Amino acid sequence: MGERGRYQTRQKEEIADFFRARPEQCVSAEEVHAALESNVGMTTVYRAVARLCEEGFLRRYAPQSTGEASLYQLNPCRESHLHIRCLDCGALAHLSCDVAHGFSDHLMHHHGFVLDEGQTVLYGRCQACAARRKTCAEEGREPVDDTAAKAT
Amino acid sequence: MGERGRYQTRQKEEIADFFRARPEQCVSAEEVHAALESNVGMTTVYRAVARLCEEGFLRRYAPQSTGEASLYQLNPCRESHLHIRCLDCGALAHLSCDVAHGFSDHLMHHHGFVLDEGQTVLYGRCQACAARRKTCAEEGREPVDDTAAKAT
DNA sequence: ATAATTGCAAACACTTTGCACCTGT
DNA sequence: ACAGGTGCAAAGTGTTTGCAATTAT
Repeated sequence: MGERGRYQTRQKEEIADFFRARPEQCVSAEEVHAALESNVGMTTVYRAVARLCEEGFLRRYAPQSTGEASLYQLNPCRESHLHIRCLDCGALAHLSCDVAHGFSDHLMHHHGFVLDEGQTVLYGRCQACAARRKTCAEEGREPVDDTAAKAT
Repeated sequence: MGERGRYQTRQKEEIADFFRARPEQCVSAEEVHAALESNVGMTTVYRAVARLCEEGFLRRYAPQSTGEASLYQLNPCRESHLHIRCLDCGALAHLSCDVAHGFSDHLMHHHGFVLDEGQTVLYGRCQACAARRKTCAEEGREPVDDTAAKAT
């Protein structure tokens, strides 16, 4: 990450490498901290991921409920397009289709909002999980919430 | 709110009324607390809104960034709709238009994803902030970040 | 040399919980 | 009477900040 006015340090490199080694995976600051055997302070982890997000190297997923931690993931791709994530299994799909772009245009022209695709993640259920939920509902039981929701 | 096994109290009524008086508006627990002149404890507010959400009377928006509070809104009708939030000023706009619904349908039919509008918040810049950013960029200065983030 | 970075401890903002006391039924 | 509700104070999250010491350039 050779930015001007920025020093390259062991900590930063280790954190960046950690994410590079796990593309697609979402991890919390705490997990990053725990994974780095060489002791890197939590503060540094937080500052590092914050910067890496600004630089577009990482992507951040805000916590869904209170008490949860934000999750960080290697930014899947440089070019900006929307992503949709499955709330059950964590699957991430890329939406670089005309309709998505058209939707973005619509937001700008009819709602006066310039959509920031890099900061936006749509949430929903993928086909498989949606089907599973439906089945569960029909059988009158609660859908299993395997909060294993990591990434793909 | 006549639920079995539940007592009707002044506090609960006042809180429910507060939201009924402001359909469409998103407010934090703190704002509810502050608005009720008769002193209702924060704890009670939190417990009340949590229950009202469970009952489907309110809708809750998880905080987008850390340190921010969850926002609660009267659940207008059962149908949900997308929201887009300004990353600069925090303005929140409701998108219950045909195009948004069409986009949701598209996601389902062409991408196999069932969009959960209640869990999704789009991020971008409102007209004013986008314009301000543009101006700032032209003048070569950094856009002022007035984190005044409230809601609509 | 000097500007950036680190990391501890303390501060923070929001939310939840323990618990003794009140209140609706 | 008693289940349910209230609210204070204290605890608990995850995250940020002050600041002196350290490190990269």
